[in-house]
Amino acid sequence: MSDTNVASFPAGSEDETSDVGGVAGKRLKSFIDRIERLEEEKAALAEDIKEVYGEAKATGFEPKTIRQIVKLRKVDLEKRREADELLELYKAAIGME
Amino acid sequence: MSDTNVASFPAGSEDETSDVGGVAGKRLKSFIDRIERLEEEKAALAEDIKEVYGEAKATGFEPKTIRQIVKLRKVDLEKRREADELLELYKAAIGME
Amino acid sequence: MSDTNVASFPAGSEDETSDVGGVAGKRLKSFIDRIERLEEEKAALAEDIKEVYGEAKATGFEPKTIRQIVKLRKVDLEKRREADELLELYKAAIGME
Amino acid sequence: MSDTNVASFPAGSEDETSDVGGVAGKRLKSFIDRIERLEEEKAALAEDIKEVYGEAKATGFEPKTIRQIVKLRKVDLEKRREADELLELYKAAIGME
DNA sequence: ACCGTGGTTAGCTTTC
DNA sequence: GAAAGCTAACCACGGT
Repeated sequence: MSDTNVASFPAGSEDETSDVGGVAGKRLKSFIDRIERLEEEKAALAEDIKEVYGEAKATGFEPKTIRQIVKLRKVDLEKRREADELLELYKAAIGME
Repeated sequence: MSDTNVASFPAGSEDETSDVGGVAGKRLKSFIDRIERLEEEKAALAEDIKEVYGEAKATGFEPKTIRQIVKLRKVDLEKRREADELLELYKAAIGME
Repeated sequence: MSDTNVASFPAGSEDETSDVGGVAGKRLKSFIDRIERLEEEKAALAEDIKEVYGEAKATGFEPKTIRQIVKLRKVDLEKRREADELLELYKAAIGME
Repeated sequence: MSDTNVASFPAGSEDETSDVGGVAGKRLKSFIDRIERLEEEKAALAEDIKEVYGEAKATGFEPKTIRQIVKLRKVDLEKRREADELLELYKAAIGME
């Protein structure tokens, strides 16, 4: 492997953040690792979702319709949340809690 | 005058895109003019909206509350729209329409 | 307790605020109406702008490029305006005008 | 009922689809449930990621910078994967493996 | 006066 | 290849 290390700036071998950024470098690497791990999981879920749509389609359900339903239900949820927030605002306005 | 004219390409008088990009240049300029005109109007409206919030506040209404109401009503509208779209989808599915 | 339902979201029919929030409710409704009206117009303009970009693209101009130009010209405009303001300041300082 | 509750089935109790769509309705609901569940998890991960960026920022690292690094490493990863795939292709072409 | 937050916009990906 | 949905950067507002 030659040129694929573009972004691991230490330029040297792996795990070599210490000589460049010292402790800070290690913390940074830790953050990046955590983020990459989480994004991997997130991508896997996106993949799963796609598969479910695929299954549904194979069973005869239009993905488009399902998406619309999911979307509508989401808007529903959101509406409820917004209404709650408004209520809190009103309560605050009249001094309740 | 140093670098303030970075983007005013014609550099000289108006309508001087012809010698550089020819007809294409003129069309491009036309597009840009239209966009700039529209964005101006849009900015003016944003300003107006801000003023209304200001007035409301001066009258004793919390901008925050008003924003929340406006938002909630918007979600409401959206919900209705999504429901309509779903209905269309259903109708199409059963061959109506 | 007098105005807890101030906003009783018009979801239903018109003029629903009168019996609940009284005059205050009417004023609030008026503010909301004005805001919604303005936001509608603003959204319409945003739509128009999008369309212009679409046209431009269909004609062979990259939207991305046009956006950059528009942005450049905007900061340019601002620079010029600020320079003018500065000039006015100077003139005022030395008693001109 | 003037409102647009066409699709908010679950609003009430479970299993409400049976009398309408029969078995098909149940399968549809199952698909929707699975999708919503997965999307929830996905949203939770997005939240987690945001938090990590927040932590990083609190530690003095610019989120923007970290994002750039993460992006760079991602395309890097892709490059490596594609190179591997190409290698496999070559090996297959010459009869290895 | 600054920070944090929420809204807006642009660029990318995916879908049709 | 056009259109839409998703995501990330930007900006402006409100709060402290």
